[in-house]
Amino acid sequence: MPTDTKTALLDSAEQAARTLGFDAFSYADLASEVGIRKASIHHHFPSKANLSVELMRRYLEKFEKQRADFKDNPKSGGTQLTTFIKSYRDGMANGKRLCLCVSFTTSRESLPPEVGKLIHRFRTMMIEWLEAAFRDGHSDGSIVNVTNPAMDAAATLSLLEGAQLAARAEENPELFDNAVYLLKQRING
Amino acid sequence: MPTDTKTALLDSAEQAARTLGFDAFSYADLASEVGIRKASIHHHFPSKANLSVELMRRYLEKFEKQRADFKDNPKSGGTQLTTFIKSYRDGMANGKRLCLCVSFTTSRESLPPEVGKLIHRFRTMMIEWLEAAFRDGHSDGSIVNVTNPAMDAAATLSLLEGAQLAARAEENPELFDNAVYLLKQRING
DNA sequence: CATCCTCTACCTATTGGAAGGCAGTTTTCT
DNA sequence: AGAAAACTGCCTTCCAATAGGTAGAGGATG
Repeated sequence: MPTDTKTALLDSAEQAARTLGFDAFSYADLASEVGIRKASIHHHFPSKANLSVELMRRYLEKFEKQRADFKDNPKSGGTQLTTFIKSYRDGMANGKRLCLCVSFTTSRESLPPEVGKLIHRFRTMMIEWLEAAFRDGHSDGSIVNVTNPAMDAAATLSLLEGAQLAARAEENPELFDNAVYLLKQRING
Repeated sequence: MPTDTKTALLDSAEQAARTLGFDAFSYADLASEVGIRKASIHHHFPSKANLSVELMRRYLEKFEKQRADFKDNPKSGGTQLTTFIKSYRDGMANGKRLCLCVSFTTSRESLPPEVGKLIHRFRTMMIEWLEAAFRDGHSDGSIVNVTNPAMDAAATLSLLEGAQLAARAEENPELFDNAVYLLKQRING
């Protein structure tokens, strides 16, 4: 059995939103890529606003699951941070894509308020995750120079999102690596 | 004499691009805000692609001028960095706007290649500026913990752009301040 | 006069979306 | 079991609104 149509639509829409931006793809684009007629999309997603919500919800839940796995299977703070950085590095696909949260943040005004709430949940969770990593890294010695885990978490999330932007700006993934170089230096091992 | 129409159009378009995104405003929006007919805009900017180029060029030149002023009137590294941070903090207008460069980066695929080149010049200049600030700050003692000015510059540009995104994501300027808190701590005085 | 600026009028393509039909599958009722 | 009803997933057709853009006329001003 092939991928069901709804999932194929979500995949295609997520890809489009992260590479072109939410305002730059249309139902017609999705239709031609998935291989169904434009109007049929409305069966799965009554409106584009609705699609944006389901897109963000699925994205959030994917990361919430990863977060839960990490809680079940504890690692050192440094390992947590390394994994986190790698997740953003992989997510940008060599400078072609952005985190959906970043893309939706710039298109904020075109999206329904519910997306804003999901973005808030996403960011809150990521900050909490990072703060825990810095706290753990401080106590287990796997991250150096930690004086304020909460502020380190805020800075790191912004740094990673900005690093994706830098790489995308010139389609050069090395710029991501440059931006996170000093952060990685703080991790032992 | 009131503002000339072309400047009014650029101002309005820049505002729209930075708050809504390039794909989310139309010539009709600009026309109604500036008070002329939609078709009249084409006299000043034959196409929207053309408008995007002139927008980015003007933006770049504004910062190039500021950069030149700083070179003429040298300050300590810490003061340079403080001014730089404040420029991004002011530029986001309490979380409503983004740097034009950030906004255009997410809409990259909708823009002509010339904008990409201007973005490259913009980023190159900003990185060079920051690198000089960190180098100066290291030698005059106004910035602590400097080991690699080039990497500090790359990290700082990403951090500032990401901090604008964070603030915009939840329309809360405090999130910008959190993200840059530890960076500011490194500045003496 | 010529240049600049704005206008009206119009154009084509595309946008997201509504309405309703129609096979195939389930569920429900007798 | 077999008919009837309901649901799924996709279709075709249609639509009003809007997108960016063109052509050409007319009124200023130097």
